[in-house]
Amino acid sequence: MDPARPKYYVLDMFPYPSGEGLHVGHPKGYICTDAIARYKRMRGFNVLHPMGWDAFGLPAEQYAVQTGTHPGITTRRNIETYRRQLKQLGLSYDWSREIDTTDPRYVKWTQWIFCKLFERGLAYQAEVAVNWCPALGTVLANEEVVDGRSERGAHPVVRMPMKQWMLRITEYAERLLGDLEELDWPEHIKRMQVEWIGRSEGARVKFPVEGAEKKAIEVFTTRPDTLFGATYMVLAPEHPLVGEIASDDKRGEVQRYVAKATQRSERQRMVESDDKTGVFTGAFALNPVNGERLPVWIASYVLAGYGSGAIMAVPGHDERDFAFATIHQLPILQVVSGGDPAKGAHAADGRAINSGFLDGLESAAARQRINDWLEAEGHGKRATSYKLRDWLFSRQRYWGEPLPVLHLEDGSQRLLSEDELPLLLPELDDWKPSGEFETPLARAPEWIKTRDPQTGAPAQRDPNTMPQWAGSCWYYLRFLDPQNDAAPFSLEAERYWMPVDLYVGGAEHAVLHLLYARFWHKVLYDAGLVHTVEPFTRLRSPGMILGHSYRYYDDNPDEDPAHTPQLYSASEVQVAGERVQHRETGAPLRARWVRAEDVRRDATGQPLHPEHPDIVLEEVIEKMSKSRGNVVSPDAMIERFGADALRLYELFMGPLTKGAPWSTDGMPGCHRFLQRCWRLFIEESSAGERLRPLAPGAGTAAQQRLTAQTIAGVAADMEQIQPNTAIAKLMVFVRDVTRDAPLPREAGEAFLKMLSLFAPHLAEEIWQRLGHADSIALEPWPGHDPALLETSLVTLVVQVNGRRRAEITAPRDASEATLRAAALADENVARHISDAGGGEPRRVVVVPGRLVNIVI
RNA sequence: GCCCGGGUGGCGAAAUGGUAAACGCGGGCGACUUAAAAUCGCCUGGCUUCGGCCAUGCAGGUUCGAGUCCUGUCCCGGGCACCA
Repeated sequence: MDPARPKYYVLDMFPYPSGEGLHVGHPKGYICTDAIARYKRMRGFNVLHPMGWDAFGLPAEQYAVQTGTHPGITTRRNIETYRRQLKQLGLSYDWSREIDTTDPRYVKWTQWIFCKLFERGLAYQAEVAVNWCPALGTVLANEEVVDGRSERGAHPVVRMPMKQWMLRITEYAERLLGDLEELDWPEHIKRMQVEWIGRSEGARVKFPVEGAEKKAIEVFTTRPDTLFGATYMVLAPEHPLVGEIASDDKRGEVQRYVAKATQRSERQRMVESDDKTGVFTGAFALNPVNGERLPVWIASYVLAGYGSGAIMAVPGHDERDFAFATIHQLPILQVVSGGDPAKGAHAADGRAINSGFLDGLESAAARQRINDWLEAEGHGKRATSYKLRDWLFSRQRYWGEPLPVLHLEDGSQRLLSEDELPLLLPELDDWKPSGEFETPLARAPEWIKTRDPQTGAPAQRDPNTMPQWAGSCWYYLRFLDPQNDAAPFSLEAERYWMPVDLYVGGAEHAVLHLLYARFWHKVLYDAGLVHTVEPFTRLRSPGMILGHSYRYYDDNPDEDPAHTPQLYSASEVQVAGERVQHRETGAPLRARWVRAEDVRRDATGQPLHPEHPDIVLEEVIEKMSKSRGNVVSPDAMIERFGADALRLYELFMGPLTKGAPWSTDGMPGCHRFLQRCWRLFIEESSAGERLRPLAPGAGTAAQQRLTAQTIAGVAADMEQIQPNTAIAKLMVFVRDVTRDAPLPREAGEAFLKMLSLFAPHLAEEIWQRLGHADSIALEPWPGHDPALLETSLVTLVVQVNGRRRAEITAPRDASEATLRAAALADENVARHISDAGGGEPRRVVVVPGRLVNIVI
């Protein structure tokens, strides 16, 4: 901390250290933030630039199940590899702040923050329908389920009721939504959060059940103006009233439907979602606006978890209700003008019709009017609803933070106090889930069964652990003060360093880490522990670097060792949905990959299988992964070209945010550039190396101007996070600076400082040889005289009718009349004027320093 | 289906509404060399009757002037997808 200097906090999303190590795609963001960090240091900022490890997680646990290696050992090993790889790249992290989420000194404070959430009523246990993933043996949060499958590994997920820990993120929905606006984040990530939170305004309306008037079905609707158009009601199969209201003759049918619907996996329900199945319960509800009897159905198209799990169906003005009404022959009423009931639902606004006292009102006005009426009559009230659900926070896993609670015999819970933290995992030698829904921790009874040390009463520990996201929810705060054992971080450090000025990391965390961390941050804000409402001011996502992989197929999808597989090229394969089969026989096939370095090429460059040259491989550009054999390792690049060349190339490839396939062919270009930089300062001959004598002072006018232009250009590019064009400017400098005179010292040293952002090793080496004792990294950014950026003579383009016809050179401050005369005097211009009909120009557009356009 | 991004040389890419293709890769020619490598220099969108013409996915529009702004359309990538 240094209160005298402005701070700059530039942070990378810390990685989960997987067993595969880094590939060339990973460091792109790290290299970019490193260049920014170096730039900001030179500009006088006190820069915080740390790195650490998101080290709890499933892969290490799965590896433990397979091999019997303790996940802690795997994790430590993987961290070693990652740290070694990152250090090779010359990233200027403050390694004294390195943190690891599995470190007991870190776990303590993760658990402590959980206690804060609990104390504020934001952590609770509830029996809810959860996403159970049998293959992973754990429940998952909504954010971790994609298309009915687990986000990690794509395993099927089923819905079932279970008692779980939940975090009340929904209480923060409004603030999580509203505070997004101020953030300098990519628009698409903000939008993903907006849509995930899914705010909608409307009303809650109560419909009494006929014959049981004390019971009412409450619905949420965004279109209370269409109340007169409701023709039936629908409850979700899981709705609590389903069992109570079904008439005797319908009960059996209803129970069968509910049983069928609730047993379906999420995925099945989604696949069947268009079917619009449902059954009539035999019960009726009464429409509060006109007393109409509305049949009550149950149908799986109504979701239990949203609103109240029940709807009023307005088939005239809602497409889903229209589809259902059509199939089940329910009446369709038109209550908003502008549609055609024969064609489908008219969902847009219009003018209310057939709606009693609302008739004639525009939809927006009708909504106000009916809401007033509902509130006055006590039938309902205005309400806001969110798609966002509470965050399911427990996992049936071993390798995570234990929940810091004791379950007492009376059913209550006691939080562990600060001096009882951290609560560490028990040692196990088998990490498999022990029973159908049991957690690995349940197999350590001596750990589970304990006594409350405060009262001596028997107590049980919680057998669940926290999800992997817990540690990453607050790590950016621990970096501020990582050695603190008295608090998660000091308030002074927080006040000085926060917020994060630039955060760089993958867009795949848009509704996971980035939402969860914002939520915790706001809770900490409410608890007075942090002073900003948002943690990450500016966010950028690096584009993914892809690999070239080479694919063929075989007919042994289940990997039967007894079967000798037949191989096929892509041209013989048919893909139908998720099935892959032989085009002629229909035999099931499975895709296989040849490692990129093993691929053979024929004379035309076509890729072939190394052992079966008759099999033509299909080249696919996709994410780098070990299983696809398309991983390019930074280690190999560094060995061949050096770390500086790799750094330079990763940034030079294109804009940070743009993804592109990796091509090693571009590496030599960057390597050559660095050699040119070296030879700019060092003369190599058979006699050895020697420093070229630098001309004293600032050099010729052209050299001064080039230097100033480069300094100004590189600085502007770095502010915009455009290192690719900054590097191009450095290349131009090296090409041109010794055109008319030897390299002057001022220009050379300014150049080295700029180069050191991207190629720190080389720049440092030359810097030392120039006789400097201190590191170039500590130097201030080179200055330049803005007057040098302006040249006295400028070249302008002359256009005739918008087409380029000539160039003229004129003094920078030449008058419009002078420029016009010079342009008209040009031979080629004159010819085109006469070709265009001649005579006096209708108009002459002069853009100072740019062009003269003569319009005929 | 809906909502976002993005389509520019052989390739990665540049370009405040003002000379399209900077910079790099690849390719060509030349210099140096006995030769090669390395290095250095020049050339490198297409067509051309050498005047130019055509070129930023496609078709229009606005403008003195459009890769850039507007409308429509096609393709690629991503997100969402019964949220009442």
